[in-house]
Amino acid sequence: MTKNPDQSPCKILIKYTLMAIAKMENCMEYPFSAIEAKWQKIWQDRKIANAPDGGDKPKYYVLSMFPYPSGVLHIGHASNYSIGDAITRLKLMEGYNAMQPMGYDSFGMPAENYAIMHNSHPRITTEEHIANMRKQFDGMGFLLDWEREVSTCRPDYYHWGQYIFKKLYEDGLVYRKKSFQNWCEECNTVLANEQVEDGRCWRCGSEVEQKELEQWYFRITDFAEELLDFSDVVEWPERVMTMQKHWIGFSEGTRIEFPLEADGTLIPVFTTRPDTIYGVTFMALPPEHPLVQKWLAEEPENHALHDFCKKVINEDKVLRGSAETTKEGIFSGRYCINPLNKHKVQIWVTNYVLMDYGTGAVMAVPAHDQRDFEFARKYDIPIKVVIQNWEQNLVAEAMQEAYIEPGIMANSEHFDGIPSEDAKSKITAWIADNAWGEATKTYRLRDWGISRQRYWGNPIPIIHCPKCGIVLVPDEDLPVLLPDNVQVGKTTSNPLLSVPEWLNVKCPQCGEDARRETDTMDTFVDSSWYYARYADPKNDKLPFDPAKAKYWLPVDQYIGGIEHACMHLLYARFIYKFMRNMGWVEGNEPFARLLTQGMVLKDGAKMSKSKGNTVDPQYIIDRFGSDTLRVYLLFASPPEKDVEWNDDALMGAFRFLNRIHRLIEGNLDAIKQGLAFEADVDKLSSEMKGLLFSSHHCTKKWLDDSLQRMQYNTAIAAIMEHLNKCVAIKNPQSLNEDELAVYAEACGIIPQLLYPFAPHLAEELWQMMSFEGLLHESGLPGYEEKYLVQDTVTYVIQINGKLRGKMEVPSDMDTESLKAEALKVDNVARSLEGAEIKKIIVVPGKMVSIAAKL
RNA sequence: GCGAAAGUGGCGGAAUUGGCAGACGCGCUGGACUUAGGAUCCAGUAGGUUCACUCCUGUAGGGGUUCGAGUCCCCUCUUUCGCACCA
Repeated sequence: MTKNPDQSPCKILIKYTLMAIAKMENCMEYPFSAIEAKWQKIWQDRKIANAPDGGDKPKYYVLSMFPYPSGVLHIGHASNYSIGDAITRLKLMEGYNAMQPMGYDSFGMPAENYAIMHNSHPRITTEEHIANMRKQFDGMGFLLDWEREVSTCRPDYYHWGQYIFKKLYEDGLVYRKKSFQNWCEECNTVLANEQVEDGRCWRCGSEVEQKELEQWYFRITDFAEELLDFSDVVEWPERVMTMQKHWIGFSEGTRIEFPLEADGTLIPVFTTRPDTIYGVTFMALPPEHPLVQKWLAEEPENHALHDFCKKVINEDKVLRGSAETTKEGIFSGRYCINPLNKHKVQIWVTNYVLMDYGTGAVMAVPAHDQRDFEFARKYDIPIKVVIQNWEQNLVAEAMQEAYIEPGIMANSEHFDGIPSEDAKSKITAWIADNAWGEATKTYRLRDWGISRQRYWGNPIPIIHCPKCGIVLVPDEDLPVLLPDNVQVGKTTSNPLLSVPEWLNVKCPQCGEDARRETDTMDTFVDSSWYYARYADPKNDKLPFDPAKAKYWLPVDQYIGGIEHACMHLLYARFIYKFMRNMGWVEGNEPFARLLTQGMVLKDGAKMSKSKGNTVDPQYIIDRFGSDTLRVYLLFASPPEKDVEWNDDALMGAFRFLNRIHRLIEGNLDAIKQGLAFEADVDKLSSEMKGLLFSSHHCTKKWLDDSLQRMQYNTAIAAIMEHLNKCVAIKNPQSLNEDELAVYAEACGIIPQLLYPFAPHLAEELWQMMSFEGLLHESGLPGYEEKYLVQDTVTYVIQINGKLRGKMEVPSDMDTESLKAEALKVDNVARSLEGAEIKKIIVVPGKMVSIAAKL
């Protein structure tokens, strides 16, 4: 074993002692710890984060998606909430009654699993985690209205989730259905379609199976059409709206019923291609189809059919949904009748038809649908061309692939010869006239399965009575409290079944023995209305007072990750529309503006414990201060982009704040003196005129970048530029009164500009310069147009688009003089020797462009 | 496969309406002060060419519109994201 001599304890001790002395001598770091603690206390004492429910000021509701209380703040939180805090402080300065609440998405499997692992109870571990996170939030100095805190696992919150469930139920928007479900064995619960990613569980990543279960559903599909309409959002990223539109997947077509040959039972199908209906050569059903299930029951001896259905349902879990999977099927031995031409149609059970889209049955037209074509070729099912291409040369036997383009109708009785595009509506009308079907709409969106077979969630307020059936728990018995003494851990059944004293109740209607529903709600139910609870978080009569909701809602600025585009954000919009129908809220959308912030990456990947690439924000706060962390995160890139973590760039942010502190503390006398004077602009040197211009120019850019564009990186860059100009004035103590006034103004605006991004230091400097009050009530910094007009302007001169010279001219010079002056510039004149000038274009304030034949 | 977004120095990024490409920061190079340095200050930093002035090239690649294109149009490539048998 070798020893590095530089690592000997003695050397290290000497090294660090020397460094410590050096630090004390040079005072190189501003005292961020003391400053941050000081201002956090003042903000709390003055309650500036606590927004009243009303008043003269217009309201502004800033909301960042609430976190799962993991117990520690990670960089992602710091980044996300720094954006929200910057917006909140900007809006306060702007004069709004700005409100920024915070809470915890505290139900759910991670909490349950964590408790199991630590041999504790989720209620205990969750509350511990919340206390710890609260401390860390305060350590960041965020202006959070803690009087509005909510935590979804507390009875005073989930009470109202149960209440909302009941109202949904009474409104016919809740139902129970037995069906095949996405089942995660690892999590021991079902998953909504949105929660399955590439056939895997969105949380734990294990393979999702299909399991037949009876489940509770919310009828989100009733709102499908309305959810496609985004006309009432003020500003959402196009990307999110597109993702939701695709997810909802609107499709217009025709519903047609094919009677079974045997007994006339009608099989409804949905098609977007009614023009191909005369080309139907078989019917394709999935094994889950009720008719198929019925035939299976009727024919226990039909082993081929049984085996096939079993195989498709059980074995093809992941692959079945994928387009690459080979199409397979088995002839059912039955036929149905095409109602239009009365032809007999074979019925096949296949693996490529989805039970839960459309009607769960497909009229197969192999000539004009690629999937049907492949299937027909494989099983020698006839192919019949009913739409001819423009060359009229399609022959079924010679086709290599389906012809899916429009064309001319053929083999379609009295529709022959017309363009297929026109035939769509004509055939649909013909179908409707004969009562075989009708025009209809279908959505890809499925109803929202909200049942979870887990303990740590909101109990569904339902009692199952042998006599009365499904009975809602009466309002006065709400909330159905989640019992504490539950056997958690790997159970094969629902954990709540293990608590008999909770499970067994009397039926509220007939008083007989009955049992509680043991499923709990998907945690997305909890988060689909929390933004409204913040408006009235302590209400014990209602989810919230509609009057308060009307004051605060919609959320003016919502901030969160893109990963919630098709889950949380869709569910929240759905529940909001329901609450609107109930008269609890106004308007159609819960979130007026949405900002999807990027992730903080390290080594190109999302930070995670398992990858071991995390950065602990607490360490950064302790060592450099939360102001540094905020400035770093906001400066690194525009808020919606991912940021790659960079230690060196963090130091840059720290240096920036130190430079500011040094500038103001070191020149405090000059600044204070200067604040008493007013500058006579005409007497200023060009250097000081430049500084005056910088103050106003920077403020203008800052206002535009931070308020209009929400580009905090460039707003901070503007402050840096201005700081460089201030620092360049080397001897402020020797300035005259006019110059001192300009200098003091230049330094004096910095705290306000800094406030949204580094609020602690900003307050400290503001106070240091003896300005009154706190910065959130200082108003927005202003600028004056007259100082943005400079005496001279630099014009660029181009010849045929190439830069050939520059000239400094009075800013009021007229166009003709500009042209003349430009031609006199040395390099321009030289370049134009012997050339023929064709045109001179003047762009006012910027450039003279000469088009010439050289 | 379909759909969307993006591609700019060594790096993060800027250029808001077609008008000086590379602001600002990081890193790097040189210098000052130094026992030391995650300190401070000064100078430089797209590539090529030149002693220098100049000039040439340059925003994934190719074409186009324009006095002028990172920005607008067409084609190609790459990356990221979303959807993926949706009848």
